[in-house]
Amino acid sequence: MTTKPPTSADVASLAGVSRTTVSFVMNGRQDVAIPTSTRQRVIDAAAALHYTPHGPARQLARGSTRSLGLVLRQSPEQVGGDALLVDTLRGVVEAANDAGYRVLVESLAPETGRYADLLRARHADGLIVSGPRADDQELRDLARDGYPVVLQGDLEAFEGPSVDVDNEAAAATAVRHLIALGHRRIACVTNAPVAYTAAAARLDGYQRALAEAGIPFEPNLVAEADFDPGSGHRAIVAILDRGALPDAVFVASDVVALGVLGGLRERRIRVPNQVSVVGFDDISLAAYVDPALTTIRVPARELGKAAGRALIDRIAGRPMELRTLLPTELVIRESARRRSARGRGEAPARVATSRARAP
Amino acid sequence: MTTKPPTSADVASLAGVSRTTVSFVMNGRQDVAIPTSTRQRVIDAAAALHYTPHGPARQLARGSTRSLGLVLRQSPEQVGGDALLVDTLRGVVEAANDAGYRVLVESLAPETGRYADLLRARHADGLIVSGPRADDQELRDLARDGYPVVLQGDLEAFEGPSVDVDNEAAAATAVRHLIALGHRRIACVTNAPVAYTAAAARLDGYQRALAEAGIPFEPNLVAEADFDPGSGHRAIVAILDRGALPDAVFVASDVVALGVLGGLRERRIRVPNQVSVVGFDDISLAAYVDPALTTIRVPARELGKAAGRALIDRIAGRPMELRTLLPTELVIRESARRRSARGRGEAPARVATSRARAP
DNA sequence: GCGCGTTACTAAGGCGCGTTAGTCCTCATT
DNA sequence: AATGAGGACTAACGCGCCTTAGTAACGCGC
Repeated sequence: MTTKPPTSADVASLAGVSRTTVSFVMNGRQDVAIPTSTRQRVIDAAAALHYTPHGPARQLARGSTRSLGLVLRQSPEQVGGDALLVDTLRGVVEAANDAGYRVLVESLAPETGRYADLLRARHADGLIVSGPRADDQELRDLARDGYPVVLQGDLEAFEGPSVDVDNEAAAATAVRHLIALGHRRIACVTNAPVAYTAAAARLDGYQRALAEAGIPFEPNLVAEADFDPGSGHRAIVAILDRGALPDAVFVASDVVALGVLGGLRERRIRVPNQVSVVGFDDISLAAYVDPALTTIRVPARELGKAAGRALIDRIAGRPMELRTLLPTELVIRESARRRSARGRGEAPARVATSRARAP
Repeated sequence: MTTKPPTSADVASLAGVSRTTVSFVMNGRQDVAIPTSTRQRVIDAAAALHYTPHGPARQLARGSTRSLGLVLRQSPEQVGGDALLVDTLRGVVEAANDAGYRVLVESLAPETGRYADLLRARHADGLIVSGPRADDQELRDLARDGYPVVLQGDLEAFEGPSVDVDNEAAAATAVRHLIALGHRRIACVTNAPVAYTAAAARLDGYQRALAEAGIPFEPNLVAEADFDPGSGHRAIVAILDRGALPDAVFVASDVVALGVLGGLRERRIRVPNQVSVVGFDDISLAAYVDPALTTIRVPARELGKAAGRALIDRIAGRPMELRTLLPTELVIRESARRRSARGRGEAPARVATSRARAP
């Protein structure tokens, strides 16, 4: 730092070769013959000088950056996204590193929206965009213009590869589980406004499962939440205040589900004795809350890895899946339970009694 | 993408000026006089061509990248770090964007350890390192070599600016709160192995608060956890199995505290009725678990922002604080309560009995 | 002795931009 | 009319690397 960093010319002169040779050695090119002795001289010289090639210079020269951009569209309030975001990020980094790429995270602030510049300024060779909104036109344009963009999530009319879980199917699985437990009046709290594609898909899954079971869809059993527990709290309270007591709730996000649990607790409604709850995401804390959340496991890290790999394939021009759907899994814990045969009226009383002994 | 992206030369010829002028306009240089008409011609030409300057080329030319590297040392298991990590990241991005920098996130995989290359290859102008281990020598070397490195956390013999909360003082505050509530047998579950400086500091704070109150330190009331709830579960179980029933537990991490709560629940120990619990971090879910966690709020986002700003000042050679300590705050919720007048005798007996039935 | 293929390199141009050191104009001042 | 004194530019070099097109030397067969 005190002195100027060495350049390949310094290495060249120390090793007694040309810069070209140094470049060949540094990049391990197989198509040029370099005797072991020369190669070693270069390597030694580089080591002696602590030479590290100048990144931007090579990016300029070779025309590619060997780095992936990861765009996180979530707003600060979207704790739900955040819960899995770190795992996804890790997956992307893993895939990137495996292929000699690095990862550039852009714009956690949502409104800047100028993530396209990452590509246009060629800071990154390609982009992974996570959690887009249905109204994201810029993204569609980028993909249509032929830029390498991989979507993590779903977006209508998006012409490019994408990686996701099958939100609708997973939601249907969750709701079918509740139905199999004997529940009929099943409420739904979304994870986010339905402008978000994932939220819409999960709501669709909920409706499909109901329809399959011949249960009529009741709009007043549905409420929209907005990523955080507080919104889940408000949503369940709203449902309850409509006078519609469900015997189960499907919450399309674990984080939101925590707010739902809190709301139910306030209303002295016991989970799972009176009302069963199924979440979505399987965040790491889901197993540790009380009651432990029955939920849908979303393989966040694998999603990130798949997205990273897809993007790298896309950049390299290799053939690739246009749409990758990773499997989810129903994780059964304690928050959903078989509906008692006695019907909805009794169980609550019983439970309240048994709890009453505590202090 | 289909055609080659335009260069400043294209803009220049379209606007009928030289590349130099284009450069002046694009960089908004105040020290050269450019009439509005010319400036506008250049801007229009750039817009017409969708011109975006080539990032690596400018980085090469100007010798700086205008980007900050953020190194996350946490291993995948360190969910605790993750809980605030996203906030920290957001803070760093905020500070960076304000100053026209971007953020490059590196190496979530901990063992690669070669994050120094970010600097040596000049992909970033400076580095923020979060959550270092006490044995991180590479980091000390980087700082000593004069590279701009800001620490988020604490590290002995680190010669450079750092940003942190006063872990020891915060922990002491938490424990004093418990003491003020009448508790004397206060256990401590660390957030991580004490090789991590933050863990050691929090443990010190715990001991200091005890000492101040004249409460003897009992080693068998202390157990180490390891970032995740599972380790908290094991830790509290270990403490209980030593036969040492505390009337309060200070857990140096909210995430770990969830495991502690789970362990207590299994042993039929009621929180806060029988045992009070205070956490640390104030993760977003702390308010929504049952019982809502009394905890120490760590201003993660502000930490990130402060670190980002410190680094940018450091890069610019501006004077700056060598060590910034941000204030924490005790957030009182429901998990800690005044010790019941009935004394310690009763509850423990109950508990011991219920436990005896286990095997 | 000539061509021919290898092996082991190197000279030099180019990637796209920033910047220094001018140049060529006015236009006001002496 | 000569003299600056800006104003409005531009030519050209340099950043550090990759890469294409070459060259020189050396066998090797004929």
